[in-house]
Amino acid sequence: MIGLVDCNNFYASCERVFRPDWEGRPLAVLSNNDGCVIARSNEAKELVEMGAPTFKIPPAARQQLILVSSNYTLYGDMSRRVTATLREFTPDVEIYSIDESFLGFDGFPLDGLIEHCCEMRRVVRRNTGIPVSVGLSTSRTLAKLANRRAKKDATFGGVCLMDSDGDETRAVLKDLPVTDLWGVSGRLGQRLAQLGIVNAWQLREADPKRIRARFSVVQERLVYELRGIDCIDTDDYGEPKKNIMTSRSFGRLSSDPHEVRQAIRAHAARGAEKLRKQGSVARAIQVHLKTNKHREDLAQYHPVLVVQLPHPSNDTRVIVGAAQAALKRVYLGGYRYMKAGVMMLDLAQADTLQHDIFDSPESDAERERSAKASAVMDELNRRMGSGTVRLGGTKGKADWKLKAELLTQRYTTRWDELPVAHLK
DNA sequence: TGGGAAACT
DNA sequence: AGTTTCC
Repeated sequence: MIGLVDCNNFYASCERVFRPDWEGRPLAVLSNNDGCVIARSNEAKELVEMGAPTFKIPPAARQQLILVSSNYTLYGDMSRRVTATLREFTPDVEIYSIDESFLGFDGFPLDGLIEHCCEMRRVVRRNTGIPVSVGLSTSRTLAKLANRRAKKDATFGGVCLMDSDGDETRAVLKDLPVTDLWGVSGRLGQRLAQLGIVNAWQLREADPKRIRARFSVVQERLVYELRGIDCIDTDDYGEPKKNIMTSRSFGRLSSDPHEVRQAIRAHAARGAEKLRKQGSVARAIQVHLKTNKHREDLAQYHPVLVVQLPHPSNDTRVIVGAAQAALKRVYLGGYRYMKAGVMMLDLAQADTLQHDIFDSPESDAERERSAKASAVMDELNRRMGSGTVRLGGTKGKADWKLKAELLTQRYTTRWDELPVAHLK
């Protein structure tokens, strides 16, 4: 059996753990830059759409809503706590996202499994304050559907087991539009509809070979998954990323070349850090800038430039230098930039990399020096807080930083931001 | 008017 | 390189 544990309204729930006075009230969490709504408590769902731009929230709704900036330090730590509790209930925990984990229950007797998961749910709630729902079935896709039923229908008590066969499963699948399935959205849904496949049951009964021929191996797997056959390959969980992007909107529009350069240098430095963390080197990087496409009154410019690095590298100085050089080639004055980003491309594992056979001994020495310098920097930043050691021209607290005007405390990771209880 | 990653086309 | 999909 496979379980899918999904935290209910995760970000909103994290915010409420330390603000019991927000219990039962409509609460929405805003994106980076306070730009749009990215999470809602149940009470907020009738007041505001997911993804709604903050400035478009009607005043009437806004008055009732508690709005907060996203507090990723808090959510990341709460997520870690939830996962730690899940591990007490099965050793096989596969983190799928910040608020979802797949659990393997191989070897667990089917008999007490639901009760086991109910207990898990209670303990997660007790340990972390976060409510979760559990879906159980024999494939990830069905576990996900079971989870959704557990969420929707309170009579399940938060845990729903869906058989891979039987009348009930059949009824559920018949009732489910294909576009509600994991991995099927608008476009694919339209193409499936052309074959007369509009609900999940029809897809389950389709000929996998035919589906593979018309679509791809991913959709073929989906057919098997709907039949309860586990066939999503999870070997690539925990594998190093194949590319790494760091990008961010400016808090406002910027036409200051120094500011743009600072941002690009900081993103590049962050990218190099991420490379080292997963033991990769990049063979190329990409730099991009964007103006605000919503502002039709302003001139638009969206340059993208890929540059090959002379040697694969994860050295902050090399990456930052290359990014800045790339920026220099595409930057044009006179535009008001909205966003800047740097991507690490064509990644390879640092330790298995075939060194350039024309490399001289000096460059070997240089490579070692560079690795040492980076390691010291990473260690200092890990121990003393990120941003303690930076390359010049990558200001940490810069003007181009995000807007987050409604930030809550980092209750669980900062001594000076601990929650305080007032006793009467 | 989010940010990040992957796979497909 | 752009699009689609996920969270």
